[in-house]
Amino acid sequence: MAKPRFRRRKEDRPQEITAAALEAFAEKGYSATRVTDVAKRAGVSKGLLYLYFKTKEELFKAVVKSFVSPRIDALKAEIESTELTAEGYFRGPFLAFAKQVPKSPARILVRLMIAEGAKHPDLTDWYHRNVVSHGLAALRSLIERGVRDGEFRKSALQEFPHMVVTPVLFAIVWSLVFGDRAGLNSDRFIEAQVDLLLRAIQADGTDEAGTS
Amino acid sequence: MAKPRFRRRKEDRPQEITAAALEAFAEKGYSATRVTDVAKRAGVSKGLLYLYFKTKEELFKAVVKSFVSPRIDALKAEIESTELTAEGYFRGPFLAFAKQVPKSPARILVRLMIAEGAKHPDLTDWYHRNVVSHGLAALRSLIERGVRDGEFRKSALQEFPHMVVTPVLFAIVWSLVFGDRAGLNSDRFIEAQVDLLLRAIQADGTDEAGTS
DNA sequence: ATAATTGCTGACCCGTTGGTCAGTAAGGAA
DNA sequence: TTCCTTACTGACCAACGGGTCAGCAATTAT
Repeated sequence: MAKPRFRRRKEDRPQEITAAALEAFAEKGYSATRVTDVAKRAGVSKGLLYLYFKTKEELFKAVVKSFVSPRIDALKAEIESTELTAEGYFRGPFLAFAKQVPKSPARILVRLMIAEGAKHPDLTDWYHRNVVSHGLAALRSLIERGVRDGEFRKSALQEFPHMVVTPVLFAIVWSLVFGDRAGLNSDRFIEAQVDLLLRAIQADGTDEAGTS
Repeated sequence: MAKPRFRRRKEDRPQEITAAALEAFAEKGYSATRVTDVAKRAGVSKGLLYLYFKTKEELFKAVVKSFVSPRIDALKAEIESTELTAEGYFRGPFLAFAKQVPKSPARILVRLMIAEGAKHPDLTDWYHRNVVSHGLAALRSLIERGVRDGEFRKSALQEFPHMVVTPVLFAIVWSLVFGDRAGLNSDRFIEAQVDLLLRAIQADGTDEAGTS
């Protein structure tokens, strides 16, 4: 009664494989990871992998798609339904979310997108349409609400909500490149920049901010 | 009288090769670039390349080093010798410099560092010591001067001069990933963020900004 | 001219890797 | 128990790419 050499689990395989691939890509980057390696991590033969994904490139795309969509949708829904003031939301839930991104697996995707994205235009298109633009739109609507409610004055932040995300990207890149050899306290850093930006657009002054 | 098959130009070769390598790496990334390809671009045989650089990895390091050092030293010297007020320098020369970075070859280095940096700790160490920390120190001293002169109030910017560079990195990454398919006006974006940050720390208010 | 030096070439080597496929065995049906 | 379907395996292949090296030819010394 030898234990079976494998189990048939059609349902779970794709997820197992993309998860393994995410790990592998994260460690070595796309070109440098071997398909065999991904298969090994997933506890599966190379042949099976090619049964579910036609090429290595397909696998890459599947990895990106499967790990991104859920997160952004959650944030978007939350912003639209919150009872907090705009500033309250920025200083509370948004900051909490933003601080945690550089420590999450999401940072790995950033590296992959930067390193390999240019070679996969259809993938980055999808990414922009389904992730980035949704996220930015949510932030923008939050800022607009703040302006309507008299919390914020008019400012360039309405056109460039990106600014509020900018320190998150910076923290991710910093840790990708320098690891923890050159410590940057990403929590305090992100908080500090968001704080300064909010101060700059607070409606207690008189003139408009940054609409030059 | 056939023209000679090649010319002996020991002096120029290394530069020619690193230049060609920069191009190639920029287009394909490190792993995906073939040494043969670099040699071909440089108008040189593969064998010669290996005469000047022991391995592909050595070549990579040489590329990074040769293209970075000059730039940062120039900026540093300029900041230390300028006659402008701190704010004047930020809004003038600094902004001009910052705007032009995302369009320059420097952006390519950013991609290389993000994509491959983690695999070359000695290289990123060198990069941090000789480039990043110099740049940040220069910015910090400029901000401190602004505080001493009463232009700026005390703020988190003293601890995190990074914030002022953040939109530059963002613009670079954006263009690397999305090209010009999702247009971000990097000039206006960078200017807007620097403007908001400067407003936030202007000394016309009463309390300290962002030292929470 | 001739020889000595050395920058340079490119064919070759061999380990690696994306991708294939004939065969094996798990699990369900009858 | 037997048969059938199909999830799964892993040996194999052809191409590729980093790295080598024996020899060639541009330049310099004599």
